[in-house]
Amino acid sequence: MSIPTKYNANAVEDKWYGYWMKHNYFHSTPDEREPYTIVIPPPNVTGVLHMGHMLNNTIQDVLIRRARLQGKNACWVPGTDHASIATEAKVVAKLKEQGIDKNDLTREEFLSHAWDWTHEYGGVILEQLKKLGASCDWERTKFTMDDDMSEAVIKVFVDLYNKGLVYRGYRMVNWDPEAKTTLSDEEVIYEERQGNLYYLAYAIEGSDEKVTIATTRPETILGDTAICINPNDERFTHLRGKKAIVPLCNRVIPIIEDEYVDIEFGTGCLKVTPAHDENDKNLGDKHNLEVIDIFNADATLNSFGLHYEGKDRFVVRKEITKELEEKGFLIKTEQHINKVGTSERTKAVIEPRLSDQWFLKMKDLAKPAIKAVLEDEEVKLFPKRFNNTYRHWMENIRDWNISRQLLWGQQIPAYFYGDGKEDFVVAETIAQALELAQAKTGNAKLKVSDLKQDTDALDTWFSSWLWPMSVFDGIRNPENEEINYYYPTNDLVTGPDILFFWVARMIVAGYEYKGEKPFSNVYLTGLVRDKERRKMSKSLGNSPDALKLIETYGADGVRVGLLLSAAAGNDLMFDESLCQQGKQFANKIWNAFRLIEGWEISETIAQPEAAKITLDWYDAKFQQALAEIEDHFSKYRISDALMVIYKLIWDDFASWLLEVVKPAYEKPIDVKTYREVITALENNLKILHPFMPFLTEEIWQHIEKRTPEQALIVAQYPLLKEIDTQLINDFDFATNVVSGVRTIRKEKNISFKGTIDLSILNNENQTTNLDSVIAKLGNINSLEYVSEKVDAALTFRVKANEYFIPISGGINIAAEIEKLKEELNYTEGFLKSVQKKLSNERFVSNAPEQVVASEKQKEADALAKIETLKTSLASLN
RNA sequence: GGGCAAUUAGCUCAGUUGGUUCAGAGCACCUCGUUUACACCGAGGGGGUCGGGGGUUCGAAUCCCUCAUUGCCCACCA
Repeated sequence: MSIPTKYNANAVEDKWYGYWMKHNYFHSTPDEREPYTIVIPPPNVTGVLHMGHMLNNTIQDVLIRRARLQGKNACWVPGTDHASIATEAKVVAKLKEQGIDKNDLTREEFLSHAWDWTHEYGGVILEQLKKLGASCDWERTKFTMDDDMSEAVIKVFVDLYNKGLVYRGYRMVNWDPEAKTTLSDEEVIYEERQGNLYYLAYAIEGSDEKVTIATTRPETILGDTAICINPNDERFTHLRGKKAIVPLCNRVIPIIEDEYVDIEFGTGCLKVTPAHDENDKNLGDKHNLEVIDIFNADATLNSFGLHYEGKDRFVVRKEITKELEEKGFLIKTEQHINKVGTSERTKAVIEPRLSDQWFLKMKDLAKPAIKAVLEDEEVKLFPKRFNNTYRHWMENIRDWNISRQLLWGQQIPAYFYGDGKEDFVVAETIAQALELAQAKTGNAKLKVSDLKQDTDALDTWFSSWLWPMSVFDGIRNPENEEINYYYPTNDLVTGPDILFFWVARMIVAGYEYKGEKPFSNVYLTGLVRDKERRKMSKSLGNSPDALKLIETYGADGVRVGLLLSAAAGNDLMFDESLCQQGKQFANKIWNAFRLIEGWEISETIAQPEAAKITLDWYDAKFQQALAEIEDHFSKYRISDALMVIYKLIWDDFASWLLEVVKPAYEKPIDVKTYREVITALENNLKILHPFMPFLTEEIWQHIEKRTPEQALIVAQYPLLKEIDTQLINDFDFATNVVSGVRTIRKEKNISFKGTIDLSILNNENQTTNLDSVIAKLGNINSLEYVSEKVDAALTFRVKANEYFIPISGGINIAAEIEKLKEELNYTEGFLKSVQKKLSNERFVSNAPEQVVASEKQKEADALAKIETLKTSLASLN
């Protein structure tokens, strides 16, 4: 036998990936077949493959390969995302290393560096996906900053502006002082942090009196423009209409009254800083307060910060606390836990900041998307419980801040012709903008050089929300053949962390721009954690190197490892030993194939009875498994589907079928059995292929020489037939008998090598057509039916049947009696509980007929068995 | 502070509208086995009062109440 005993994944994976690519199996063009489409959740262009990618791309590949085998026109569109803030941060950092400051560069120069970076590192992650076996249509690879993609984004922005849905507003937004940009609400992560509550005394103008306020942010007192009390708070009625003096800067500020203030909290007295807190801003608007912004863009203090100018807010907090204490303004400090917003990307603490930004009104846009998921179920979320989260978010949706103070992204197509807030026009091109501006101002002399484009870029998600449409050019060219064929797509596989960022917005965009859902099913995978349930992260160093895993266990092994641990929708605890299990499974199949491959075939010998019936039985088991797999897939229980195949191949195929049909040592196998076993193996390969593409293709091509049209990747998936459940039940009985024989052999130390005799007292009227199977697997010399008990034999029972294995040396009667008594005792107890149930009138009258019947059957079985046991005991005594 | 989900064998999880199998799987564990595909193997085996406490029912892992623990999402309380 020339085939190695161990399957060597590394040696074959590149070969088959290259073969598949060469024959263009991944490529799809519209035709008369039913389409099956997945768009990849585009990873960051400069990212590297991590476990989360491995999981969701494996699942996508399983789905796409299965669809391909089922004869659908399978199209998986890959691509990457420009990830403005993350990529820009990386480019800025790299430039800094080279001694270049971003601020010294023009927009064009910076973008040129960013493109260089993108071209250098971009697509690395896509190459890594190939190692995993991802069968994406690489000819369709898209990037969210490709010219056509950007054009679509701009077109949509202009359209939404013209519809009155995009507007520019001076608002309190989330400011990331590190990236120096605003963020949408969704990009802010709130964390609980231990902080302090500082009690500060403010002097009252024209008196010796003081008022104490509580704040968590003492450094912002320099931006205070009022003190607020609750009008119902009797403690402070004497302060009405008076003024307070801000410590250190000695600004005189009014004391205002508003029921917003919580009497119970702190001192019941609130300092108001409209520039640095959203609530304070609301109060400020209501009471016409001055707004004093004391921060620079990087959250250091500006000239309002007095001698703290230029220092970071957190440094100032410490220093100013000390100064306040020294000067007697600090009354006391309490520990206090507060929620701090941090940037999803840079982890910097977010500052509320007032500025001009672009917003998209979401409320009306969200309506069809809410209906589609929650009422019509046009889009189904798996697991379904995410419907609740989706509902909550969509029904309380706020306007989306879509502008970013970044360069890397689509520049907002708004053109200013003057300094006024309204002195701008929005258009797809500068030429159109000029026309609009001339018309708007009535000034025909306005030139292109008079227009200044808004320097902000759009939020990355403002391009990715169009992804399922724009990859088929469905925005620019809404009735083209491709979009009409592939859209709506079928399944979307992604993590729940971007349900709002991306999934919900794609549904919104789909209805707005195509009048139709973007996809039918959304499978939300769990987060990949380590064995100890910790999130995988670079800083913890608990994230395994994806490519190294593939090298060690093979892509198939890793895929199986990931899928086995991925119960639908739950977080998964990744354990490398599961990849080991995957690898061992590959090896098991490989060796099953080696066995079959090594047989010598005889055209002349007849098919043994045992082989014939076991092949029929395997066929039935296969059908049963096929139905279960179907069911699991319909519920996106990929892990369960794989486990069904795992057990089918390992237990039913290898342990039972192959053991039965296996010819005796150095004997040939009959050709009929051989061919049927090959067919069974091929069917196994077909259903396993989506999960383990490389191994299955390798064996498939080893079985016989195939033309490119006959490759496994494009083979025909087995069709469901009727299941012979009777045969499955009968075989099951036979396996119990075989197990009985094996148990006896083991207990009595009878070697498995030597043959034994078996006599059967057939009280069950068990069919005898499986006797050949029992004889083969029990290594039985003579199998005969008897009408009376056999003396001097070891016994066991299956249901009411009694089996005798005569032995020469004499048996330990006491031990046999003991065994029988134990079994009798147990069966009688069981009978008693069944009879108790049956004698309960309410049970018999209330329970369904079928349930009562089965209880009666149990009773009859138990009675028969007790009878057998009793007679046996009697004969031994 | 509000909402959602989970809690079943050592681990990770199934258990569909309460009722065919005195609660299942995979892995792990224990015993035996150099059997002519595979020790990355084979055969056999042990292991759970279904988070605690109530309740409904002839019957509850499954339905209801309550408590506890954990996770996730949302929320402007200084």
